[in-house]
Amino acid sequence: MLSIYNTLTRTKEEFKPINPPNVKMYVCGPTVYDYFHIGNARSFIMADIIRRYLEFKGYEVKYIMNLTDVDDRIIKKSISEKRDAKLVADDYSKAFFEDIQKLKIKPADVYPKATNHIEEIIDIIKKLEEKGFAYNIDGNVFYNVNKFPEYGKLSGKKIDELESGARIEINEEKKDPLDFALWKKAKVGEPYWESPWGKGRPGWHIECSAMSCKHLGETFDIHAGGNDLIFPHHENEIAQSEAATGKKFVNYWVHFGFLNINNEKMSKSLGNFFTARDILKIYSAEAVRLAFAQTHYAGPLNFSDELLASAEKGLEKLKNLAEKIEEEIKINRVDGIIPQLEFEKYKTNFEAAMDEDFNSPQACAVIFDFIRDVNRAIAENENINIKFYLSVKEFLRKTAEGVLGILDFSKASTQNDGALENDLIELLIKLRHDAKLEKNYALSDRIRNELKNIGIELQDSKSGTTYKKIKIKNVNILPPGEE
RNA sequence: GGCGCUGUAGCCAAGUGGCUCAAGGCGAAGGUCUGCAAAACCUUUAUUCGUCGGUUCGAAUCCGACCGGCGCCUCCA
Repeated sequence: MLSIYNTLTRTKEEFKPINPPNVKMYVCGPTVYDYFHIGNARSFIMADIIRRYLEFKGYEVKYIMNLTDVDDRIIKKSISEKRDAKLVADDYSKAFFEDIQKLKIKPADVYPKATNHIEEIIDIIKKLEEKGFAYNIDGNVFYNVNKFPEYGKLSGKKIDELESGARIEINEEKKDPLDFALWKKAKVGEPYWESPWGKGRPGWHIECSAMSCKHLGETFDIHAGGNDLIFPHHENEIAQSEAATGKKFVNYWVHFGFLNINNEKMSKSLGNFFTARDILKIYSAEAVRLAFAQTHYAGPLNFSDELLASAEKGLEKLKNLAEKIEEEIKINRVDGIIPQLEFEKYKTNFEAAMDEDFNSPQACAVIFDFIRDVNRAIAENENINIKFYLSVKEFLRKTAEGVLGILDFSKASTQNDGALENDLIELLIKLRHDAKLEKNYALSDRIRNELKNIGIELQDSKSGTTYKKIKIKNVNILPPGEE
């Protein structure tokens, strides 16, 4: 039984989809005004793991991630870069797709863009206006929060307390300082669309109401996003959608904890800002994913070189085993023994962990336990039947590869990519072998060391010598932490 | 001020009443294997869970107080 912590109720609840086995899930995507940063990456990756796990459980997931492609920040960027806002959005949209692919994030079923849904947005605003939830002041349309009695139910805020806070910007035009824009009147030079209220563009929150409704319906199962979106963004989405449809908007709200650098929020002004793109120049996507999966999605995560380096090391174990499995499957030994391993137990434990509000750290622990036990069986037995390796592969395919995305079996076989390179390395291995027979260890060690220097690591075993590619670098991206 | 998250070994991090008087990863120490390595395996590495009280047969886990870190309350994931 899967349970999920629901921000709306502040409790862990049993997950009951509206229409099983279908699950409808919406995740707030990027505003495409820049490369996304490693904090965004955490949200995207954890949402991806949740989606993959739902699929592992047999659900048919319809997964939607929006792109906000019209917004103040995009306009600002277009002014500073002196080019059309649409070009800015297109460029960074393209970069977004490149980056999520590198991060091994499964594509959404649809990536709706705000600018392709202007009609739907206008329709909702019209409906809100008709129902008395919205008012137009000179081409700016605002949502009147006082008309929605449940306003604040997601974030636990109360309208009067918010109003007493000093941090709310007072806009003379609004009836209430908390009212937010549904439609913004276009200023000179800004992108605009025609609407019943004149030329303008949608407010930020309304696009998610419009696009989720179009692609998932008026009520859907899961809505996820970063912690900071709880208020005001998701609160406002609820107010808009539920006022317009009269129905419950979302059953389960999932929010991701923040990623900090040196225990501080990442921000450009603090100079501790890293794009996912930059991180991926140094660390593998799998290491990033493992590092994130080893912390529960809802808690804070302190990002550091040490964290990623340690994940990269942990990943080695997994990759080494995967390579071993692929070799053995090629050898295809149909006799030999089949070590007894309780595969069902690991699967049960993995599922039990993930069922408990997507406890991926626990799930990782199950996988590492599994790796250790498999390696032990391999160390204790010779001549193992291929059936054993096939079972091991099956488990890792479903869990490490399928759910966590920290393994790629299609890359686990290094021996056969590039025939020439392979042949040359095999030749050197033979020469080294001959040197060893002559006890010319100076030469054999030199061959091994020099190969290692160019990124090829040799490993001797009873059955012969194998090699694998290793990374040579050791670069720090983060400034050293203060002591 | 309001709402929320958080304090577990050298570092990261699960566990939220008894099977766990504490998973897993990294690091460290010793060992097996090896010509030496590497990989892999084995052993060791928190009598203790921010502090102090309380509830209970029993608490890291519940309650209270205190100390500390962080976030949101501003179109930041």
